[in-house]
Amino acid sequence: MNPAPSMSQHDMTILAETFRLLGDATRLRILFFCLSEPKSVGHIAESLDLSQTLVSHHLRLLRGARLVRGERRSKQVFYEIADNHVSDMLIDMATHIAEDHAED
Amino acid sequence: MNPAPSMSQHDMTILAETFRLLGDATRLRILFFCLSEPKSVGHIAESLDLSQTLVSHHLRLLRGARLVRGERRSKQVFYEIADNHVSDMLIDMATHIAEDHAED
DNA sequence: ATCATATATGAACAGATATTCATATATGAT
DNA sequence: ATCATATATGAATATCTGTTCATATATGAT
Repeated sequence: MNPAPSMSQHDMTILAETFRLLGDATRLRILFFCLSEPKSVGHIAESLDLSQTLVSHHLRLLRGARLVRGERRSKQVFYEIADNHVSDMLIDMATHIAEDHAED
Repeated sequence: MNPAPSMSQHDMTILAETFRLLGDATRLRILFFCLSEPKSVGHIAESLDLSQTLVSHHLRLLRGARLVRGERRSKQVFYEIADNHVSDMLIDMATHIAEDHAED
């Protein structure tokens, strides 16, 4: 159905960096938690039982890679998935994992 | 188009582990190189300018996560992407990256 | 058997990274 | 101004990981 893609060295690096950031359980939890709607840092920390400091550190990395986007609303900052490509990626991968299990 | 997936803790761990393995440029190069057809270890090493030892180490990790599958043919071992889910994942992600760039 | 070729494995090490702790910055209320 | 709340940042550290080196295992040929 799909042709094999020919990737540039630059794209390969970008892709690896993206995967690397997704390859941490804590960051993945944060990302999936922010998938449906923007969540404040405090809400993320409390809901996922993580320290506020740790959440901020991870959000900084995710922000740097443009995987999430933060918006300040008075005292709080709400983070959401940066764009549809990222959310589609996450959903696609989750779907693949689920399907893999179904085959076992 | 897609609903947000509800993932179990176990699936989340599997997904993070998968992403973690994909999050290395050397392993990604190996995976994409094996995308079209099975390749021998030596061929991979030579084509990607990597030491045979390094390629074997990476292949072991990829094998352990069932991302690739190796088959011995006399003295050589040929590796290919384990199944369609994995190749689809790779192609999908590569497509997302390409599309992201197109938007800039 | 020995030899050459192909791949795998274990140890060691340098560099990266997730987490914690302490502290700084920002916003709004009093 | 001070105070409380919310978030961000820098340093320190313990753990992890990619790579190399040396070596082992496997297969086929002589």
